[in-house]
Amino acid sequence: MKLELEDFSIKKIASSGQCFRIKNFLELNEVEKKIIGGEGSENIWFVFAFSKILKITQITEKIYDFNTSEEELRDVWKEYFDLNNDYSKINRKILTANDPYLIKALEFSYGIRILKQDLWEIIVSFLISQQNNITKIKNSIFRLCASYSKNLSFPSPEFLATCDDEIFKRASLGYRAEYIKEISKAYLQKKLDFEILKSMDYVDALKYLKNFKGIGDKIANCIILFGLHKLNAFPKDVWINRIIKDVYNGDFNEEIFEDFAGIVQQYMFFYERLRR
DNA sequence: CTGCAGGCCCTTA
DNA sequence: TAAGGGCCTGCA
Repeated sequence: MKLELEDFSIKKIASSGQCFRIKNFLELNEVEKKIIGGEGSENIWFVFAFSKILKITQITEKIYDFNTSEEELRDVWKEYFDLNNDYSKINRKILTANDPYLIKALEFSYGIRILKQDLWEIIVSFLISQQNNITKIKNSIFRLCASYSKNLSFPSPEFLATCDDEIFKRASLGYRAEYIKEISKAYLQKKLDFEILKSMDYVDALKYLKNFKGIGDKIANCIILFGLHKLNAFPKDVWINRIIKDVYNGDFNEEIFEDFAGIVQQYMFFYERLRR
């Protein structure tokens, strides 16, 4: 399916840090290559999500080939990439703030979107992300998936609640393994209830999530933004805090951005991380 | 060899 | 409620 896409850059999305399983062909390991098969180049990307593997070829700046059916494109991937949301409109709103740093950040990060990823995968992935770096996070997640299934599906709560500790060791999770095991059990016991969580507003969801061991303010905000797609969430990690301190002299209020604060956060984060 | 990477937990005061 | 030490792991 050939698509002309506005406000969309697979390359930037893949390295934006919100997802750990969109990979460039050149980035694939041996196991992934074996599953995918065939030749590739730097213009080809693979999206591992919902137990599927989507191949995306970038043809020109705006033209992409999604290797999928019309139905799956409509029902799965347009949703996943938030393609029904008008980012041009949001970007125009961001520019009206007339903030020199944000203007640069937007220009640099243009094409990033907030994906609608699987909630369970987001919870586990961001538990892993704490005090960790992207390479290690990706490796850990890959190893968990490889332990779970041949097609690299993301491991279910059932699996993670009951699997041997050896699985966690092989994934180099360190102290985070305990958090993952605990929240998997909580899910099975319905102490973590997705229906309830999804029905909550931002404030209640934040409180709810922070009750689980290993989830603090930052990770809760990541889960709300990337897993619940509440775009007013604004995760503050060391990078964002650095920007607030160095660029805004500690005077920054994300609430003025209301229901697109999370997009602003992504632009700031992406810009700052690649700028250094 | 230390220091640290997209934090969080737990203990103190 | 704020501050600070400890924490798995791998890499610079």
